[in-house]
Amino acid sequence: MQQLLNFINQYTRLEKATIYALEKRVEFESFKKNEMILKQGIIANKVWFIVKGLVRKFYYHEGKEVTTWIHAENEMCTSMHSYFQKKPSEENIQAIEDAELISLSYEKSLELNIYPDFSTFSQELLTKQFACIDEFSKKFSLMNASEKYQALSEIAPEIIKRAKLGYIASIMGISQETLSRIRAKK
Amino acid sequence: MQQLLNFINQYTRLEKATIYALEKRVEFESFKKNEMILKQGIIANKVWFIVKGLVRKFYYHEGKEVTTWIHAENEMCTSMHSYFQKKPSEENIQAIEDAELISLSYEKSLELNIYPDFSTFSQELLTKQFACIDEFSKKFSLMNASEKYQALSEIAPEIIKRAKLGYIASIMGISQETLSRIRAKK
DNA sequence: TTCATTTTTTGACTTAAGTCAAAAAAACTG
DNA sequence: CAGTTTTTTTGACTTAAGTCAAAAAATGAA
Repeated sequence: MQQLLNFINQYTRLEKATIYALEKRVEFESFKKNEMILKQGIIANKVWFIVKGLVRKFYYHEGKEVTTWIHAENEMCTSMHSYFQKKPSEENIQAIEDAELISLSYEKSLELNIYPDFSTFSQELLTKQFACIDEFSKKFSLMNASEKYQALSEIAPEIIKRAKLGYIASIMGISQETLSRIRAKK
Repeated sequence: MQQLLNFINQYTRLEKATIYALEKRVEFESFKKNEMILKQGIIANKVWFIVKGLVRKFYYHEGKEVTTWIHAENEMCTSMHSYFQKKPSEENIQAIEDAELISLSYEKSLELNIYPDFSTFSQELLTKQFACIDEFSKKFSLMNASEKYQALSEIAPEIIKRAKLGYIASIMGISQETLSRIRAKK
């Protein structure tokens, strides 16, 4: 729980009362390696915070898995479009290491919005995530394969260290053979 | 003004009082072809709604212009990261046809947030835009050049019809020679 | 309506990255 | 561990798209 509070503190310092209200509403969940956290077609009604483990987001395109991102400790994760628009998720979320998560449901998050500090946090988190994804995908699309690898190593070293080659290559939008060759050099 | 209200109505039906409050706060702006609406380095303190004209967003990468998107009538446009995070914009916004815009400043938009219907609209617009950009850039990155052209023709026919080749190619992330060849076939 | 500038097209050649296939290495499992 | 399965590496070949350069077409201005 302290980990989650530290995370929120990066955005907004929460009042004692807000922290108490939050603690009453979150849930603790565990998943084994390869277990699914969210399956496509299901509406994501929670946001997960990762206490421990690695969590992969992916979808299917022409029968093949496309990994969009991998989250590690102290990051939040959900299927954004599903969570906010209440539509069935197109993304799957899967634990790729044994994982411990803290979840907060959409309904409980609405309840918490009566606390202005929590509401500020939510808004800031959303716009920040937005800005990151937007910026990242724009930069990424102008890079060649080795530049992407370099950039990803800097932005998300945990992914590079802990996720398997195929997943990393998929995030980068290149074949795993190409990634293997990039690693072989230098 | 009616155009803007119609646009908002797609998200939330506004109360009379809210409409009145909004009308008091917006401004009307005109730009000639090639005039800059927002220059990089400046903090975007407004959101623009396009009544008439074409508006291009671009930034510089290694000395060259990279066009990220082109907006046509009845669309909203700003530099998101600059507007929400109050940071100098990395993007430029330029009229590429004579343009008539309606703008709403950040401050006035905050004032309007006391109207719950307006606040709902803002939130929905933000999450919708987010979802669109995210979805679009993911799909796009898996397509080859002709598929991208096909997709863009469907998503944004106005861009294809009215913007020049180089801008379109830049949005697609391909060279303009390649786009010219795609158009030559079929 | 002519001249200059900008934009688009076309051709020849190059290259980064993909594909397919097989070998090698690593990770599980009973 | 010994054997099986999964993951990664390596090699040979292909291909989509880039680059450079020049010609053609379109646009704009005096």
